[in-house]
Amino acid sequence: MSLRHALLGLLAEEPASGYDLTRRFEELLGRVWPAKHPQIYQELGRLAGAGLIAVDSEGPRRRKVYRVTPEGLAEVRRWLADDDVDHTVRLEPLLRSFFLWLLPPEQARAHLLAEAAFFEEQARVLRAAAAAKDYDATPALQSVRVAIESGLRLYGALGGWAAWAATVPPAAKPVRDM
Amino acid sequence: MSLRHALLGLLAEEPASGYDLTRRFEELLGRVWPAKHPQIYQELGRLAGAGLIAVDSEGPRRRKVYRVTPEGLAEVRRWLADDDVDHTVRLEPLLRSFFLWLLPPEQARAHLLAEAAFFEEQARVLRAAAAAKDYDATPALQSVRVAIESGLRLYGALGGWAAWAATVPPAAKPVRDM
DNA sequence: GAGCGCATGTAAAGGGTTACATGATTCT
DNA sequence: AGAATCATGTAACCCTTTACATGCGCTC
Repeated sequence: MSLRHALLGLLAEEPASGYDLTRRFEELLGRVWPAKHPQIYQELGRLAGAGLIAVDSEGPRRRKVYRVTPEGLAEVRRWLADDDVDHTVRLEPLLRSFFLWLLPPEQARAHLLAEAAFFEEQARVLRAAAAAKDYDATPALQSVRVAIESGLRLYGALGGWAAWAATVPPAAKPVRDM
Repeated sequence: MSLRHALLGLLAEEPASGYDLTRRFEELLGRVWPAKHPQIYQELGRLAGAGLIAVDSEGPRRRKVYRVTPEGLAEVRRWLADDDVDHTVRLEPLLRSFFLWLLPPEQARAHLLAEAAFFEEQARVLRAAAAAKDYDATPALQSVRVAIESGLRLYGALGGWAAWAATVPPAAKPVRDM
C-alpha cells in the first residue's frame, strides 16, 4: 500500500503525468521504493477511480497530467500520521551476510570489500547531491534533504560495517570442502 | 529468488523441517527478509523437485526433515559469490520521510521522535543479542554475529538520523492548510 | 523520411501475504 | 476431555517485474 501513497505524495507537490512520476521514482525514490511504469499507470488508474486524484489536463501523445484531490491529500496525511509503520529493512546484502561462512574466507572477504566499496560510493554520490543545491527553498525540498541525510548515514554505516566485516578473522573450524 | 537461497543456506547448517525453517525466519532473518509458512512450504517443494534438497527423515505429524544436497550447496555458494547483488534498501520509514512536509511541523516531529525511539530500541535488542553468547563456536554462528553487527550499526544510524531530523526547523514557507 | 525519445498501455508470470482448513500430539 | 501447540498444506488475492505492443512528435 506504499506505492499508492507515494504517488499521492508526489502529486501533492505538483501535478504530473505517469511518465513524469516514473522518472521521479527512478531518480528520487528508487533506492528505497522501486516502481516501474506498468505498476504506476495501473495504480494511477485505481487512484483516479477512487477519486483521490483527477486528470488535470491532457497533452500531446495521450499525455494525461494528474493532480491530487482534497480527498487524496487527506489520505496521504492520514497515512503519514498513522503509526503502524512497517519497519522491515529488506536488504539482500544483509541476508547474504548470514551465509558467508559457506564461502572460502578469501572469497567472503573479497565480497565484503566489494560491498564496502559500493556503499562508500553511494555515500559519496549522496554527499554530492546534498551539496548541489539549496534545499531550504520549499518544504518539499527540505524533506528531500532530510531523506538524503538518511541515505548518507545508512550507506556510511553499511560501508563501515562491510569494511569491518572483511577484517574479521575466519572462525576456528574451517568450512569443509564439498 | 532470495528466499530459495536463504532456505538452502539455513539447511546447509543443519537439516530442518518447514516448521523449523519458518521459526528461524521469524527469529533470525525476519528483519531483513520476512517469509511466512505458505511460501516456505511451497519453495521447499520446488527445491526438492529440482534436486537441491532432499527429505532426510520423516517424523511424527507428517513432519518432513529436509537436508541440502551437494547440488544445493553448490547453488548457494554460486549465489553468494555472484556479484550482481540487489542493493535496494526497501524501507518504508524512509519513503515516508520524503513526504513529511505534508504534515504540520509538530506532527512530523512527533513521528520522527517515535521512529527514533523504535530504532534505538532495536539497537538495544541487538546489542543484548550480541552479548548473549559465544559466537566463535562455529563458522555459521560467526556469520550470525557479523550480521547482527550490521543491524546494530544500521539501527544506530537510523536512530541518530530520526533524532536529528526531528530537530530540523520547519522551512520558511509553511504548509498551506487544506 | 528515418530515427529517437516521449508516452501510454496490456498480458503474463513470479513473489509474497492472508485466510482457510485439517489432523496429530502433548499437556493439564 | 479439552486446550494448546505442532505441523502441513491449499486457495485467493495483492504487489511487482518483465515482455510485448503501439503510436505520436521532434530533430536531423
